[in-house]
Amino acid sequence: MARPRKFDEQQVLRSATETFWTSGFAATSLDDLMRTTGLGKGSLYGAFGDKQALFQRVLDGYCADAAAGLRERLSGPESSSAARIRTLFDMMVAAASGSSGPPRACLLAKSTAELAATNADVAARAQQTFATIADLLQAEVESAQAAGDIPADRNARRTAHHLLAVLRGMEALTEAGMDESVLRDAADAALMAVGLRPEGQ
Amino acid sequence: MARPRKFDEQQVLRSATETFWTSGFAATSLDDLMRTTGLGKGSLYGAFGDKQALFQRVLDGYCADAAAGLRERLSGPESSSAARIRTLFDMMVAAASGSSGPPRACLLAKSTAELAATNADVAARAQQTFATIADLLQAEVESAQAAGDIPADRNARRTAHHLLAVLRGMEALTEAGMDESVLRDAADAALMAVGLRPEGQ
DNA sequence: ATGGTTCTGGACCGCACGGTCAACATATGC
DNA sequence: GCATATGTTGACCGTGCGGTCCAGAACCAT
Repeated sequence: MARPRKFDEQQVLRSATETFWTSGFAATSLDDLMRTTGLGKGSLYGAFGDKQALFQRVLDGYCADAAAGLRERLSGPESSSAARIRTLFDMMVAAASGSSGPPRACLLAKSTAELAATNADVAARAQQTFATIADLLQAEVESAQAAGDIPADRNARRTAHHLLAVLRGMEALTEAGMDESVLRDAADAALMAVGLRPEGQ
Repeated sequence: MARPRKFDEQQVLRSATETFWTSGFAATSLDDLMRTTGLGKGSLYGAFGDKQALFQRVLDGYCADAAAGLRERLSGPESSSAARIRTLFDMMVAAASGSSGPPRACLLAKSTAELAATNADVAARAQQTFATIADLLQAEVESAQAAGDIPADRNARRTAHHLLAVLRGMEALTEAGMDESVLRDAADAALMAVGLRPEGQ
């Protein structure tokens, strides 16, 4: 009944994510988005609305993916909860010195810093995502406690919030390009402090 | 021998700090800066150079002040090291729900998120500031260990990096407007995990 | 008072911004 | 194959951007 779209919406969103992720919201121009997505202004506006709306779509998608990825990683069937928690922190450390040049921090962290104070939608998405992460961590802590890898007398919720803070802090330190050893220390100390039994299960 | 300046440089820098702090670098226009500082473009450029240079001045000043404030607070003569560490975390929690509306996060955190990946000067300043904070924390941890408030077998440096990560993480959660209880949990769990003896000394 | 020197204010510049729109292309339903 | 409906393209718009510049103001030394 009408002309169909020539582009794949998911593909375009992925490109836009990349662009916003690299430059931030304010520093990304419509021309940048046109260049990276390959779409004209008209198509961009017709499909997603203005820059702000497109960004929100991008951020929502990123948060959904991030939460899903974490859920998959943490709630996965393989290995023990303790090992999965440890692996999560290891990955965070590895991200600090991954590949080359200045490491690119989490889009959510950058967006929250840039926009949460002035944009209620961004703030709400950030809160919801952090809350989800906290829930996942709490479940994993409880699982580790059941397995005897974390002392049973610890408050699981409080511990989860502690781990969440350390993770977000590591992210912030990564943004600044801090030495990997600092991240390593923070991760090791956090896991030890939580009472996680050292090494192989 | 020549016309003196009509404005107080420190006062202008304070105004500019306020403006960049509220809006971020990219979202602050020269007109904004002219409005908040009261200076004309000519004066602004004559005294500080372009927007980028002014921002660097502002950030450097902010970091110096922050480090000095922390040094004063942490190395102060009053009370015990343990109490001073605890107070530091309490203040971080209090900042989350201070006054009204969305809390304004640390300028360094916002700047790092926005610019560190693309601006080496900002990244360097962030690294240096975080390293300074880590040093201060380490000294305080050692002092607390000497006083018997933190177990002597803990690695002071690793513990300091852990506390640094928690502090920066709390900052990130504050940016998002997370509930104070989350911050409270993170702070309590961190201090407990560090082995800091509970409450009054 | 005068000359030398710096500071100030704002007019001005070229540019790129976010956003709109109308002419045209391309699909479907009949 | 024509009517209809949507997608696409890029020219176009007004605005505000960061930055320059210069005419005049203000001060000091003499």
